[in-house]
Amino acid sequence: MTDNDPVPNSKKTTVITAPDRRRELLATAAEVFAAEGYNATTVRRIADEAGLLAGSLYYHFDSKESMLDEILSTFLDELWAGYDAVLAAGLGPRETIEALVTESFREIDRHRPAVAIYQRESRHLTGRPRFAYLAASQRKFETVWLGTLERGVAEHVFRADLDIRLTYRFVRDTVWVAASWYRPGGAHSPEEIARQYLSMVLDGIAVRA
Amino acid sequence: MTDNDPVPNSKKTTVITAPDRRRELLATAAEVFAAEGYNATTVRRIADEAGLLAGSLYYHFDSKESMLDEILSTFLDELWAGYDAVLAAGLGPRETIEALVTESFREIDRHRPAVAIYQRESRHLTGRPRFAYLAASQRKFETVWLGTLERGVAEHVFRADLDIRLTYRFVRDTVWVAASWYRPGGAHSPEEIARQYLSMVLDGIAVRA
Amino acid sequence: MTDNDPVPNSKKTTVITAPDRRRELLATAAEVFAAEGYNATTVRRIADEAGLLAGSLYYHFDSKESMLDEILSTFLDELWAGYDAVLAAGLGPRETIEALVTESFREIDRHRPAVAIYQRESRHLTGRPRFAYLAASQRKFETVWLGTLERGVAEHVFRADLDIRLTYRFVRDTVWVAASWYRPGGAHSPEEIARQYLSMVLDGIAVRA
Amino acid sequence: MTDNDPVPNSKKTTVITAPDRRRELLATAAEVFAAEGYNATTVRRIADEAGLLAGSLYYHFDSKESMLDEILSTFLDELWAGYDAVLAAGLGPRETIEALVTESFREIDRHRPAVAIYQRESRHLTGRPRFAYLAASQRKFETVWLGTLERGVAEHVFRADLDIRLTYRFVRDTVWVAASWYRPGGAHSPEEIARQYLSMVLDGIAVRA
DNA sequence: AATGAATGAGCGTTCATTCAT
DNA sequence: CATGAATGAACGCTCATTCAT
Repeated sequence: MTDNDPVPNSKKTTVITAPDRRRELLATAAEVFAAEGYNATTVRRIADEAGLLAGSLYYHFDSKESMLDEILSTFLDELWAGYDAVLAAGLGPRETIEALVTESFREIDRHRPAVAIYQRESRHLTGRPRFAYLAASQRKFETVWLGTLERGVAEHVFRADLDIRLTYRFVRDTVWVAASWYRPGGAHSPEEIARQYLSMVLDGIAVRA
Repeated sequence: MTDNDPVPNSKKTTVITAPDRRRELLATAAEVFAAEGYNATTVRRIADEAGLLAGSLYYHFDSKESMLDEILSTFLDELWAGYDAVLAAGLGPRETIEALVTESFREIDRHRPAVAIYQRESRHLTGRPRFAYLAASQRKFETVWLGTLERGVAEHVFRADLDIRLTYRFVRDTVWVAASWYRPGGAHSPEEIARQYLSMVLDGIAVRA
Repeated sequence: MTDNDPVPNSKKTTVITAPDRRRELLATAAEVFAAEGYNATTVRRIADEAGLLAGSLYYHFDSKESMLDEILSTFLDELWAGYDAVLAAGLGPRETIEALVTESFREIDRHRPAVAIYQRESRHLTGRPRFAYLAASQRKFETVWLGTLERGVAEHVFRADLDIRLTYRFVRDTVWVAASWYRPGGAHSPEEIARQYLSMVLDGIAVRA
Repeated sequence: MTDNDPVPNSKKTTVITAPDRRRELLATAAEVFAAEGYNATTVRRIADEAGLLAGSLYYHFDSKESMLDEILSTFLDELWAGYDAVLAAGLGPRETIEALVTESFREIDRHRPAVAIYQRESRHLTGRPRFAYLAASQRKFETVWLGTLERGVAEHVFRADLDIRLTYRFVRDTVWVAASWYRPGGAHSPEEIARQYLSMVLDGIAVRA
């Protein structure tokens, strides 16, 4: 969960606004942020893409930053809903990793722009108070994944001869960086990509001797 | 690709000579570009960090973009020098992959900011004529890595049951994304990180049945 | 040549409408360009004079250069409309020269700043593609005036003992350089100035023997 | 005379400097000022043209403005030396005008860049105290030319039916604007241009009835 | 005399944001 | 809800000028 993010309908002036329009505008903004980068994206560009004037966006949103905020927190909310469901199932370490990876590729499929933005911008955003939930999410993420890996090593299903933090970074990075090349509706479904990915990570690409 | 001359310190005193000053400023710029992103970095920020005024940078460089250009092309020149040496050795597919990965981590060690910048900016830079070499490098990169993987599959040293392009992306990302967390002088040497990564990628993290 | 639309004041109130605002700003810019020179004029100076901030000019115009472009092309469009009407009348050489000179002084009356800018800047502008129409106008101008003078010599209404190109330059400069001192609403109307100039140029200032 | 201009060798630091180098640099500067305009000319451009670095010009001159000053005042000094010689000859009005015009074209021949600069820049320079001599020269110029024309009208050698101030501006402008197209070593000598010019101005271009 | 490197003010321009209509 | 016009801060960059060497 994103810890401190405002519930979507907490904005007082826009509560009456059709939430569909809002979602629509955010989707447009996310697409542009992902394609061009947050800083390089002008509010005018988003407005152009959405078919209104730059100033008009401010009827719907407080600021460019609040759009980014809403995009990222919405994504993280969903991500953690999925992760939490996996964790609640009480699976073994290997099965947990498999389920988390599959869930992650499903999130990339559903929120590709948000994931791409997260990858690109989260590092220099975590400092700002408004985005404190990014750091919180990152910490929880590490706890979950690293914990599962450690449990796997303890239960002898994962190798003990590897630096566990290195392994964690390895898995974390390779999963999420897929958002940079993944295109929904491509050759492979998220589940198929997860299957192949897990096969590589768990068993390696070398032919067994 | 670049024409900064590498004439060594020819003055007898410890006075900072011209090419050194250039390198020094580029190192500062690269550090800031990597930390903040190219677009978000102001030329004043680079100047502050380097201890001079913004306008003074233009005595040494034509533009902010030309600094980026020089950083990236210098890095790629060195990277390809290393890769070409590996390829010239005529190793088998597995040994070639091992040598390329090791060389890559060495480049990350030497050019961490440049690698981080490359990761973050190359996508939207490849369009511009000035950065055409980025696309060329990317193509050559794919040829080399994908070719080696295919050779490995043909020679039965790499698994044949995986989507080879997916494997390529996986390996490629695995290596370069490490630049986002790697810090020179940390717990592991580049060679040690390469060894662990190769062990994961080649043999998997799961305990063998 | 330009696409500023000349829709008249369509609002019922005295509120300044958009095309008027544009014209107003261009008039201000032209006045300052004429007084200080294009290069020496800062966009802030124009904005000050017009009562807004420098950046706000960019809501109305793409660039400082596009203001210059619009000023010059608007002027030349009108000038050629006038000239073409004269030429279509099929007058004799002397009457054509008289009508062209009179028309020219009327243009100076209506577009004094534009004429002054044209005089001062056209030479180093003609190189740029955007201002190619300046060179085209200049060529057409020479064709018309030189042709009329030559016709006059052929028809024995102008002297044959003078270098015709020298005469052309002399007459051309005579007319346009007046923009540097002419002030609308001064002692003489454009038509009166044209009459006196024509008297001088055609008959000379010396008392006839 | 330029009233208040400093005698060339009054600069304390440069009195020992070879005056040839100084003249050479000023000639280069004048050429560039004339071609590009004073404001549009960078000190670096002058230095490039002269084969040294921008900063080195400051060994020879106090400032860019002082180069302009020296160029203009040198030109005006020579111009007035010539004019004063003409005036001292005590000729009749027509012969005085003829001699002044001839002298003017000779000055254009010798000081074309300076004349062109004068034409283009003097208007917005006359305000500054340093260039007060420009206004003084202009006043003296008007006194001499307008006076001679008036004397000619009084003595019935020039027409009385023309506005005398208009005539003055007419002659003044058409003479000096020649600097904008005159090229030394061209088809006509200054004296030949003066002869043709005088023939036009005095007798007109129309064939006498 | 000239260089190399810097200063500091200012330039044209961009852009997130505001607000009366 | 949206527009049109503006604000104001900041940006990349230029350039006359300075000065130790």
